Amino acid sequence: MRSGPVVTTAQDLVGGDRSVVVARINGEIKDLATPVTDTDVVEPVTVDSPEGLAVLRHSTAHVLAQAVQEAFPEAKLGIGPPVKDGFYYDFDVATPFTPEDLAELEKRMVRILKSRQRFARRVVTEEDAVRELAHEPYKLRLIGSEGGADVMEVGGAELTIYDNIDAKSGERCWGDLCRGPHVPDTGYIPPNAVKLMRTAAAYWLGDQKNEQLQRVYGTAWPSKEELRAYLTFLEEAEKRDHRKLGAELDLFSFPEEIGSGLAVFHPKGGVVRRVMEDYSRRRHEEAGYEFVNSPHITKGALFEKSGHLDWYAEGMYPPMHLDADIDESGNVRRQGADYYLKPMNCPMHNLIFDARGRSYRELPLRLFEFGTVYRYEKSGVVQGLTRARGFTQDDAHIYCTKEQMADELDRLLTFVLDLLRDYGLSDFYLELSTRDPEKSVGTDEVWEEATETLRQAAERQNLELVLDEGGAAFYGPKISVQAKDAIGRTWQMSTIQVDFNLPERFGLEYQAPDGSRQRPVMIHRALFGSIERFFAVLLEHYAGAFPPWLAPVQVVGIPISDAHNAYLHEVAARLRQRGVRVEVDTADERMQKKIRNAQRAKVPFMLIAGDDDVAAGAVSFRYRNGEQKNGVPIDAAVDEIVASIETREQV
RNA sequence: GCCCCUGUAGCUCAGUGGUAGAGCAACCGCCUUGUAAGCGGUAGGUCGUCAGUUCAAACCUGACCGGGGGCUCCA
Repeated sequence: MRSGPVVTTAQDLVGGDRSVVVARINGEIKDLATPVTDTDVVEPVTVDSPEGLAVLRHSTAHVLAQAVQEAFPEAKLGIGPPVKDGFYYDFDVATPFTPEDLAELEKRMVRILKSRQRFARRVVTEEDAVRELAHEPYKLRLIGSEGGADVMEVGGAELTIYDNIDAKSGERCWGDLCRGPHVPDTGYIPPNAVKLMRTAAAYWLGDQKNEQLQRVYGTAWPSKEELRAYLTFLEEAEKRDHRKLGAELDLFSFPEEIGSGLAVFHPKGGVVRRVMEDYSRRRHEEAGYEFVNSPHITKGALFEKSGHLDWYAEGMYPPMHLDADIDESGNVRRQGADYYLKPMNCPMHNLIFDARGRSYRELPLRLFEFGTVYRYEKSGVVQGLTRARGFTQDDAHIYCTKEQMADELDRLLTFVLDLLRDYGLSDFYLELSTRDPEKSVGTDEVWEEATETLRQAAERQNLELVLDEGGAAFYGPKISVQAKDAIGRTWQMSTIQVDFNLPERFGLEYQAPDGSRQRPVMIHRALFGSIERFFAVLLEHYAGAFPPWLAPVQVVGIPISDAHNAYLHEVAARLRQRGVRVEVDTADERMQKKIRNAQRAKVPFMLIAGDDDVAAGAVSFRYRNGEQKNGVPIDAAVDEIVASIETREQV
């Protein structure tokens, strides 16, 4: 950090190194060409920093737009901000871009990058901007402040246009309404670290009522190596895709005959799921939960009472109308009723709470259910197990007194995190969603208290806490647990949500020690969110190689020749007695092939037996990682496998 | 719901208007084997569905049904 002399630019002060792409001047990110005075505080911002990288990508988006307008002069510009891992730019074009177009655009971009065009900032008046951008209808709408001040192109008090100036001729090649800042020239963007990824449609300013534009997604990095690392990461993510692994490992499928977003679990997936559920059940029992069951379908009146039909109807399957009785002349003899598939379990649980009078002595009352719910997701958003139309929540509703709330939330959060850790996730952060004053029920005081209680519970976990200001649902604040998986992606897992609305709507009450009737506090919580989704997350986290306790097949016995089949069947019987899921591969194949098959099925333990092992009363291990351990006595082998399962270790 | 892409054997994929192909998997044999594919054979598809164009459609057109990528929303 330095202070500079008069009549100089940020570039002069801190721009010596080409990794410096912009400067932070008195705390604000500005172009390096910005003049500074000796009272300004000027700091370099390098391309390695999040801000610097965003600038690099934003500038790359401009280069894309320039290339598009070269190739398609009729294309109208939308907006082009940096986003996670890259950037996009939206265009209004008569025909959508093809993959060939992308290849062509990339070539043009490289040419622009290599020509080292200077990004030159120019302040314009609104009238000038309107005149200059007469042929860019969307930009005009931005100037007219449609979309608000947070749009990338316009900001602050003044309008600016960035001109791209050719390094040699000094002529203006292109320009775009933009608040900047930008890298000094296109030479700062390594041509071999830029790639156009895909095209997609997007509504102008994200609003379905607006025009649909063609979006081009691209990525840009400080170096070729970083681009390559990113592409490798994408490949890795693709290999782990649960839809692909689900088919390969024969875990589940989505039969077209059943319908979009509705999965069936095959025997192998069924085992994993059962083990996940069994363990969760046990832990819930130990933690004082009581198990309930409720039907999948209910009369509409229940969802009128809960309010779901008011604010959630379009997320629900349409009703079926039952029990109406109409005579020949069309007179209604009996009024029918609409039945809905349930999109949530909470109304049912409230009915259980309300089934009889409740005492303060029963609280906290923790009702738990693996409740299968159905949501009519729009056809464009259904995606594998992570976004299905039918799924099973590990859903609990906790009814407690206001006084118990703090303690309960604290325990709950600890319980949730401990359980997630048992499934092998270890890297978490928490997100606290607070009140949106525009749409919420309940008094300021209860919101304040509940939010503060949640915050304290969160802070006690010593995890990073991110604030999601105004992100809560209308009925109460919430904490969500975000988990990072093995390749660093974050998934929203558990949510803990305080609800001020439903106890009111259902008129829930308990009788207090003084004989008065009080309204309980209600806490919704799902730990896995949905079992199917959690299944998918674990599948991707482990890349299909589940730890032994979850693996569908834990051990495969592989005979050297079929003379050893009987011996391995005996070993398998011993394992099975200890509860191990074991198979013996007696197919008419060579053992090398059986090893390959077991390896591809990601079985944790292979037990191989030939003459030597039989003679010694032993087996030989081949582990999933390819290591081997020969001549292990049967008892020791069984103990080792059982111990590995019981400790829930990964191997 | 909207836009683009896509649908050929259980899986991965060839096949651009003239009688449907490969590898793996499956099934049947042969081989009897020490840590990721032994050899041979057999069977398997109304080319997502329905309509249309054509002498002729897996191939061209349309609608519908799946799937993928986005927009929006969420677990």
